[in-house]
Amino acid sequence: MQNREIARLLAEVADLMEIGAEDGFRIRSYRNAASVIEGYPESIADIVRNPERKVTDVPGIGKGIAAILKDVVERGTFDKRDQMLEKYPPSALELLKIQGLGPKSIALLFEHHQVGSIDDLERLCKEQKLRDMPRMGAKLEEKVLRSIAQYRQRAGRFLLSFGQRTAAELIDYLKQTPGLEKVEAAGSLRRGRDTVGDLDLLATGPGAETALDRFTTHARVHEVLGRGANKASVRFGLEGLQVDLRALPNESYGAALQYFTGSKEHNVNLRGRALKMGLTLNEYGLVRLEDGVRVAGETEEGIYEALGMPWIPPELRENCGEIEAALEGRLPKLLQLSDMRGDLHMHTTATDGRGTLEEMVEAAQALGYEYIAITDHSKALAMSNGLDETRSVAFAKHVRELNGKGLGIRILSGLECDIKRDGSMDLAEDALAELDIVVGSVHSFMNMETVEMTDRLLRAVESPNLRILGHPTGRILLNREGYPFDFEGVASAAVRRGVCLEINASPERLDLSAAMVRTAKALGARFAISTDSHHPRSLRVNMPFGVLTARRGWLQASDVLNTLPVNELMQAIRKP
DNA sequence: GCCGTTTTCGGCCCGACTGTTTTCAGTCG
Repeated sequence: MQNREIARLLAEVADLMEIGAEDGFRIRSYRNAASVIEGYPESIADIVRNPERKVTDVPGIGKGIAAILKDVVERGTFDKRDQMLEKYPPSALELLKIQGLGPKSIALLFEHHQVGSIDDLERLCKEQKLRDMPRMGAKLEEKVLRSIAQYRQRAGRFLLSFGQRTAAELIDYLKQTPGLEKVEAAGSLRRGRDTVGDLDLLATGPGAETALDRFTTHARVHEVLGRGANKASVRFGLEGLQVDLRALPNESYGAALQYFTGSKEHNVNLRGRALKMGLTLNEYGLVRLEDGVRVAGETEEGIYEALGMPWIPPELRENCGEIEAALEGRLPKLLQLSDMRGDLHMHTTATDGRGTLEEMVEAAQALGYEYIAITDHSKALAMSNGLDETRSVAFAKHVRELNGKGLGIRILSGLECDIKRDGSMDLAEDALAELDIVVGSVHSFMNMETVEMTDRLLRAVESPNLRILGHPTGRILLNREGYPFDFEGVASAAVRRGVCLEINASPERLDLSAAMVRTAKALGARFAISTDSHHPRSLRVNMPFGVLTARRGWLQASDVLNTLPVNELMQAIRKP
C-alpha cells in the first residue's frame, strides 16, 4: 500500500471523527500523521513490515497510530475506521466538501433527517426543511444548493498532478511488457490541462496485445469496463479514474497520438484544412482523397508538416489561434523548465511550511537555482503564526547575514503579505521596505462583491513595495471558485505599476489559469512562476505544473521574471 | 493521539465573520 493511500484512510477517519464530535486533539493527531505519512520519503508499509525498523521513529507517529498502521498494512483497514463506517456511510465524507456545512451541522442533519449523501441534502434544501434546524436559515439553504451545483460540476474530474502520477505508474508497469515499443499518454493530460477527466494511453509494438491483458489485470484495477482487440477501459485505483489503453500499429501511431491528444476543436479545425488540401485526417493517418494514398501517420510531425505547418506543442492545441500562428510561422518559442533560474514564493517552519529555511535552500541548490525568495505568511494569517513587523525585519537582517556567507545561491528576504479587506498591506510599508521582495495575496474575505474586490486589488497593486500579486484569483481547483473581480482592470494596473502576476504552480491552484495568463500577456503583463512550496520537495515537484500553465498561456522565457539571471532579477525588483 | 518532559500528565496555532440569534455556535482560513 502506498503512503498516499494510507494517508487518505487516516484523513477520512479524522473527518468522520469530527462529525462524531470526538476529541479535537485526537483528530488533529490523525490528520498530522496522515500529512507526515503522505510526505514521507520512504514506504511506510515497508517500515511497518520490517522488524528492524520502528515506525514510531517517524515524527507524529506514536504507539496508537503505529498499531493502526500495522492493521492497515495487514488488512487494508483498521478497527476505528470500521467502527466509524458502521456509524456513518462513506458518502457522509462528501458532505464536508459542501461549503457552508461543517462537521457539527452534518452530525445534526444526520441525526434528525438521516442525511447521509449529497442527494439527501439537496432534497432537504429544496423542501426548505434545512431552515427548521437550529441556527440554519433560508440563506444557508441557498448557499448549500449553490455549493452542491458546483460540487457536481467538478465531480469526476481529477487534478492534473493526480492524472500524471497515475499515468506514470501505469506507463512504468506497461513498459515491462515484452515487445512493447512505445507507450505514452495523450488527451488533456498531454495538453497539460489543470484537471483531467480520464486518461488515454497509447501503445504500439508487437507486444501491445499482451499489454492490454496486463493492463486489465493490474492489481489496482478495480473494474474492467471493456476489453476488445485493440482497446481496453478500466476504472483504476481507489478514486476510480477511468483509463483507456489503445494498442496501435506502428504506421498510425503518430496519427493516433495526434487524434487522441485533441483538443476536439483543434482537430476539427485541422481536418477542415486537410479537406481543403484534398486530404482526410483521422486516427489512422492522413490520406490523399483522389487515390487513397496515405501521406503521413507514423509521426505527429509528419502530419503537421504534410498540412503545411510546423509541429504544434500539445499545450497550444485548443483552437485558440495556434493553427493560424503555425501556418504563418509565428508560433511562440515556449518557455521551458530549464529556463527557470529561481523560485519566488515558499514557506518555512517559521509559519506553516514543513521545511526549515536551510532545508529549502538545500532543495533549491539541488535544482541548480541562482536564487530563491523565502516568503512566509504575515500576521493576519494567525493560524499559521504569520510574521509581524518585528519578526519580519529581524528575518530580513538574518537573510542579509546568510548571504554574506557565500552560499552559492542568493536568498531573497520576502513575505507573502496578506492583502487586507480594504486593500492595504497587512504589515506597515516601512517594514515591507526592509525586504527584498513582497508577494501580496488575498486569504480572507473572499466573498466580496466584484466591485469591492476589484477596488481592493487595485489598491493593493499601488503598494510601493509590492512586486508580485500572489495566486491572483484565489481558486482552489475542484474545490473553490476564484473570487470575482475585473481581471483586465487589475492586470492593467499591475502592468502600469510594474507588479508581476503570479502563476502559482501548486497543482491545487494553478492560479492564474492558462486563459488568464494569455489575456494578461496581451495587456503587457510580466509573470512570476512560483511553487508556493510548503515542503522542500515541492520546489521540484510543483514547478513543472507552473511551466506547463505558462506554456498553455503562450509565454516565452522573456515573459517570466524568474528566468532572469540573479543580477538582472535584483535590478528588476529594486526599490524606486 | 502525540510529545516531552519540571518523566506519566498537561498542552496541543488563533482570530474573525456569518447568519442566526438576541448573545453566540459554527465555519473558514
